[in-house]
Amino acid sequence: MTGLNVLQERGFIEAITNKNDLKQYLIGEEKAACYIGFDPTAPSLHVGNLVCIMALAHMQRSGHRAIALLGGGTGLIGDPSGKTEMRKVITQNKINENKKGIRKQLQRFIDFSDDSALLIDNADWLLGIKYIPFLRDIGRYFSINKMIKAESYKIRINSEEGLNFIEFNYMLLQAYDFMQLSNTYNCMLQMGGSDQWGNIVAGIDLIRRTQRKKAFGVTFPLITTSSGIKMGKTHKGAIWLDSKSTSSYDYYQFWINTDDADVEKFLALFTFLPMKEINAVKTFTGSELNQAKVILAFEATRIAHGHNEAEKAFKSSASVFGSPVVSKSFMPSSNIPRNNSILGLDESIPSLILNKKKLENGGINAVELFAQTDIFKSKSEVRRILSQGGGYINGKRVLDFNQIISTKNIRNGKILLRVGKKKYYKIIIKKIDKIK
RNA sequence: GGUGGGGUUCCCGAGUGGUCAAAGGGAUCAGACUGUAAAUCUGACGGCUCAGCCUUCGGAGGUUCAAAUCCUCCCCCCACCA
Repeated sequence: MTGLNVLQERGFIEAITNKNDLKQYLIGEEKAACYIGFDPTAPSLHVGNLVCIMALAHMQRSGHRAIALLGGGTGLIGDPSGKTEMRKVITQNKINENKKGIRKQLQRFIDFSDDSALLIDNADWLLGIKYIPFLRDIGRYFSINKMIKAESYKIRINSEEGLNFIEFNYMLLQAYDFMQLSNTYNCMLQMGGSDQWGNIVAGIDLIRRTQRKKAFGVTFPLITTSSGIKMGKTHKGAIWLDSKSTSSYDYYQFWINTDDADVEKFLALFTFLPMKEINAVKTFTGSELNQAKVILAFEATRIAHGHNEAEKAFKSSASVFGSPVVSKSFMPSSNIPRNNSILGLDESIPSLILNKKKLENGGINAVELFAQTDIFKSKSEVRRILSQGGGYINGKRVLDFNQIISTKNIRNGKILLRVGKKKYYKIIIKKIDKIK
């Protein structure tokens, strides 16, 4: 079974350039390779990148060589494909920093320890390019007429903002990358999100013209939630893979809040569980789906943050929302904790340490206490939430935001705050004598 | 380079001297209902020492009792022409 079949079965594939020949390539070549590019535009990848990452991981697991291409060069330009606005130019320093973070994250999903997977940076060949030779050798193969018709540029060409020349070049650079990889590693398959179609095809054309070789492209659908929102983007911005930006607990929570209609699809895309088991979800309805969500959340967290973190998040969630019942026969491949009698403490709930002294001598009012956490941007926000009945201390709704919180409210050395239905925050009370 | 049109609170977008912390929509947040789901309904949505005060409408000045609204200069964007 080629990686292509796996991807197909799991719902990764939106379009393939030339299915039959691609299959031949994947079966026939000893070291058939595929690549996906990641531009280091942020210090961390996010859930929106996950389809690509998982696809690459599946390819490696299926015995193909998986190449993750870091866009140390292209990141300096900015891909306009499918974007409504021009991206801000990022400094070289920032790019270098971002690369470090992304490299670390990719290692969690893909095993780069032997050469079954490679992590390459296109800065290696792009930064040193000479303009005139590039125009003569590469630019000659690109037709402006064709480019301006490309779907990926269309939004911008028709928009008021227009398309800037630097961005217009992005396609050439990505095509050049593909050509490089096809030459150096015999990598003839590029994959990417559906917005990458134009860039991928440009690369295929370039390879055909310069090398007279056949290259292939596969695109993935843009994953939206059933409610039509782009996957992984929330109000607070993206759900990041870096636990510093999105804690493993929040990450777990993100997945457990998956829409009913998406659970099966997401299990296929974002876990490695066998499809046979995932298909069992079809028989579930209503609240039964919740146990599938628990597995999804656990597995997704495990892949991104490791088993320990996943278990912590699982237990923390169980301690505040009640422990889920996951039957032994359901998705046996998942090593989620199934004996729900032992519940851990709320270890991975966000917390802060507060000096006990603050609660002595009359205590502080509820607004002050809630404002200590980083859930809120301002005290006005705290007031607003509390006056709407959205704040809880140790499970009890705060009715008056001037309510005094003192040492009496400490339970087991801490105070548990809750905002709305789902956000928990732990205040650990310690006695600290020295205050600066 | 010329001419014309623009830059408003997270986003879109109304507002052309006081009644504007600024319509409307979206997003978001809280509440009700629920299954930590969706849909729906209700409310909130600049900040603070919160029935009061302070800071916002590209930037800097100015006119005025009073400016997002008028004037001057500057920056940026767009369209058409060259």
